[in-house]
Amino acid sequence: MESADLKKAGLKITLPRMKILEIMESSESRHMSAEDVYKRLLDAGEEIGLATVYRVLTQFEAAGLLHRHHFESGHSVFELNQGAHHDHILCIRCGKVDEFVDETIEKRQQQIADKAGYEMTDHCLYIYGICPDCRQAD
Amino acid sequence: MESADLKKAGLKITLPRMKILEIMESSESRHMSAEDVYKRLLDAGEEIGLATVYRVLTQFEAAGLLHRHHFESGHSVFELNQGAHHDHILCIRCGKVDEFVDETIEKRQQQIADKAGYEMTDHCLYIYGICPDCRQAD
DNA sequence: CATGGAAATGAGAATGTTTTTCATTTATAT
DNA sequence: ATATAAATGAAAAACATTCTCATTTCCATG
Ligand SMILES: [Mn+2]
Ligand SMILES: [Mn+2]
Ligand SMILES: [Zn+2]
Ligand SMILES: [Zn+2]
Repeated sequence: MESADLKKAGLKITLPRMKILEIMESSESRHMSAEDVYKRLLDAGEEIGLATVYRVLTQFEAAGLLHRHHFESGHSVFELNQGAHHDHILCIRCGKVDEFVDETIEKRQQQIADKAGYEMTDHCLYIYGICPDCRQAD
Repeated sequence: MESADLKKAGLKITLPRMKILEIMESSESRHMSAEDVYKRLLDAGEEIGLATVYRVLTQFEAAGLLHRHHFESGHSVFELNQGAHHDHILCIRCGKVDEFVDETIEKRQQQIADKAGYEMTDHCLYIYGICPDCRQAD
C-alpha cells in the first residue's frame, strides 16, 4: 500500500492520508474503528482531526483500499484490502477477530444469488462464538 | 407470538409491548427499524414513546423473541424470531430483503468454527447484490 | 523553485440513532 | 382494593458520524 494507490484513486498524497495508511498497515489488529485509528494517530504524536479520519476512511473504502464491516457492535470497523477475500469468526467474549476462507461456501453463495435472480456484488459471513482462550477460561 | 411469550420472558404484559408485537406481526415487511415501528404505531393512533420502542425491542431481543440485524445501513433492523433460521440476500439499489437457507453452508460453518476451536453461538450471512427488478430497470 | 488555484484539513456545529434519567402511570400479587 | 415493583413518556444525554467553512496544503505550471 503506497502513494501510487492514492494517485490511482484520484486522491492527493497528503500527510493525513499517508499516516492513516501507515497506522492501518503497522497495527497488530487488522480490524479498527475510526476511533481506534484516531487514538493511534494521537499516540504517534500526529495532529490529525477525527473528522479527517472519518473522511479519509470513507474515501479509502470508496477507492477499494479498505473494507468496512458492521460487526455486532454497531459501529463501523475497517480493514485494509490486502490479500485475498476472507470472512470472519468473532469471539463474543473478548472481541477477538479471526479470518477464514471456504471455497465451498463461496461457491454456494454464488449459486444462491443466481437462483434468487440477484447479481451478487458482495457478501459477508460472520460466525460468532467463544474463542479457544475464552472457552478455557470458563 | 402472544402474551404467554412475554410472561415466559419475565416481562409484564403491557399495552406498548402488545402493540409492538402486533405491529411486527402484521407488517408486510418483516425487517423493520425502531423508527419504522414507531411510525407505524403513530399511524395506528397509538401514543407510545420512541424510547419505549427502543427499550422494548431490546428487551424482546434479549428474550429471544426477535433478531437484530446490522445491515449496511448502519442502524439496527429487527425481525420476529418466528419460523426457522435463515440468512439474507439484499438489494443494494432498492433495499429489498430476501431470505434463504442453505444446509450446505450451515454445515460448513459449524465445521469452520470447530476447526478454529470456537464454540459457535450464532452466525449471519448477508449476500448483497442487485435484485431481479432492479436489474431489469437497467 | 516560486505561485495560483483546487483540493484537503481541522475545529466545531449539526445530524441521526440510541440510551438514560426521573417523575408519573400501570400491571399484578396479595 | 391496594401496595409495590415494573414500565412508561418526555426530555436530556450519549454516541457515532457527517457537515460547514475558514485556513492550510498539495501540485501543475511557468
Ligand atoms: Mn478481516
Ligand atoms: Mn429475515
Ligand atoms: Zn475470546
Ligand atoms: Zn432492488
